[in-house]
Amino acid sequence: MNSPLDDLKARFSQALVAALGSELANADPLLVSASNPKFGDYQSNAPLSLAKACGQSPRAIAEQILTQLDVSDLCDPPTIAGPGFINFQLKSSYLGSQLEQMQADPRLGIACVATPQRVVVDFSSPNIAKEMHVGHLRSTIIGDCIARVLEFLGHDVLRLNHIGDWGTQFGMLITYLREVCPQALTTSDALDLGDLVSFYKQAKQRFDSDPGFQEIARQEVVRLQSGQPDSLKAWQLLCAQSRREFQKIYDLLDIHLIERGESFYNPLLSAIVEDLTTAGLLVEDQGAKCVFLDGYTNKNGDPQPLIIQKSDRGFNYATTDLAALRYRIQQDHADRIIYVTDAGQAAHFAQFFQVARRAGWIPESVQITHVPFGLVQGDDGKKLKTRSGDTIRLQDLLDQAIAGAKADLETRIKKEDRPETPEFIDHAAHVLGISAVKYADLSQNRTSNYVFSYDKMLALQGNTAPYLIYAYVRVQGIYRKGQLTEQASTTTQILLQEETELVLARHLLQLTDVLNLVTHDLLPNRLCQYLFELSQKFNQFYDRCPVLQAEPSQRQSRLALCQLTAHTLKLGLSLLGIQVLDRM
RNA sequence: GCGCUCGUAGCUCAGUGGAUAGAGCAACCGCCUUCUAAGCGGUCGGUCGUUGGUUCGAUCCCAACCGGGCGCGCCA
Repeated sequence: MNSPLDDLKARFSQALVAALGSELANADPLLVSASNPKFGDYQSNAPLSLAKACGQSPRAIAEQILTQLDVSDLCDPPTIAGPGFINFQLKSSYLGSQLEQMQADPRLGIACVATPQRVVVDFSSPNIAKEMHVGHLRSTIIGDCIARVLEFLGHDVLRLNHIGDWGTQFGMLITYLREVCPQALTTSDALDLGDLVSFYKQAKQRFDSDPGFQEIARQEVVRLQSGQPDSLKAWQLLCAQSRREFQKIYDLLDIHLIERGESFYNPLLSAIVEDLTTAGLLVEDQGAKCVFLDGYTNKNGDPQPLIIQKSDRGFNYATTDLAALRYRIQQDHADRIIYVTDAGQAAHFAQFFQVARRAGWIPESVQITHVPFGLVQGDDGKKLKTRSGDTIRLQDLLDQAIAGAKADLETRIKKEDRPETPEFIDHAAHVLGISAVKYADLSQNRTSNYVFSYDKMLALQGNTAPYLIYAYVRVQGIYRKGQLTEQASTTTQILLQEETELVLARHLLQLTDVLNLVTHDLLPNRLCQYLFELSQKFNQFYDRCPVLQAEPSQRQSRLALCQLTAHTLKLGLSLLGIQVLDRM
């Protein structure tokens, strides 16, 4: 099903060619939502931009386009306004019939893409022996949202958790644990993750200050990489321990992804060195094997290398990332690869992308994208820490959000003297708390830094998840009150009379445009904005238009609008990874 | 020093090469005998960091500068 914008664009492009010639077949109709409701629903800016090339005034061009443009089934006669805008006002009969089509479709009229792609979304990626913190929150929920949208549109998505399960940190951790807690290296669950994290910190401190320890830790890395059984066993135990803890968070957040950590690519690293050597890109410098980068200089102004193999023969994450990139193209047959990490890694991605390109590993047909997101900051504008200077655990953050939602809910229930079961309260608090956290994050522009505040996250008014869920709850309330069940895919004739009905109807028909935008820009906040506006428009409709008390034909039509709104909210929120509630 | 990024209402942030730049929060004023008022309506609030340039038209593109954040050889 086409959105009104799709329909208009198609007609407009035809008219453009008919009026001004076939060389404009690919010209952008510049059709956008009207800048002001008084101008109608959509406007074309094309006449203004074509004026110079055509040697005519914008208004003259607009007139010629209009003589060729037949949109009488879609909108009122278009008008030329101002310097040469063409304004379009959709007909309510057209809006009604579009909504009727939407009602009959479980996908709400949103088509799958014609050519599905194999898409790798690389996100979350915590590190073994460290706890997940707020930094992982953004990657996890933004990545999940992007994956959900792509999946819904019919793409074949591989959600990969590129966890940090390999590298020098294991040398120092195992070495340290041999000293202070050897049973952790031979027995399952000898430690909990919290202990493991503090041991990790102590090991790091020791590593940084004790050269002897450093040397033993390096040897331990070699033992591990060469597959010594006791080292391998210890490594596996540490990974299993961490994995269980990560899974608790993923369960809480309703996130599903496939673990394929850095260690997976270990056997492929030496081939990277060989192939870069063959390609003539690898240069030995100060004992390390490097590729010198185009367009990057270090602090001294000298060309900057990307280190592929360290002077101690060890590999860096750049090497792993190159191996992973090749694997995803050659073995996973990815058409598009999306990396969701903090913006601080932008240079790293640009750099290893450059090396991969120069090595000829990225076919023209494959699109690789770093999707950066801003820092999580405290009130002071610095990277978020606890009062004592530690990182905030993601588990604690989520628990606190749920507790906050529960407190709000209980206050309200008490005030309204409602009888509610503990099960109801716990479930609603869970959904509201987790949703609030996710929505607060997703509704920000991804690239901006993100000021973290419990108050803000848990606020239950304004542009928040609870506001959107409440709009959904209101529809369910109407159904309960009217003792109605949802009409399963039946088509009701939709009559749009009140202004709030028309406004709601126009908005409902724009979801497909928004989703197309999101797959292109990978900016979840655009979907949030759409859903927030939908909730506002629904609430205005709800305020102005009685549903259950309306005349029969109007009542059916309004019920259908309610149902379409609820379905759109539920679908849209599900693409954000957010659940709905029937009551709250 | 170099690079990336951000700078929009008191606060938090959307937004776009096009007509008069938008929300939310906060403040103030209204609206519950009527589908959950976690709502709706209204008022107040702006030299879109500064200065130039490109353009018929710039908050948006380009340059310089100012300010915040982040990054820059063997961590990831």
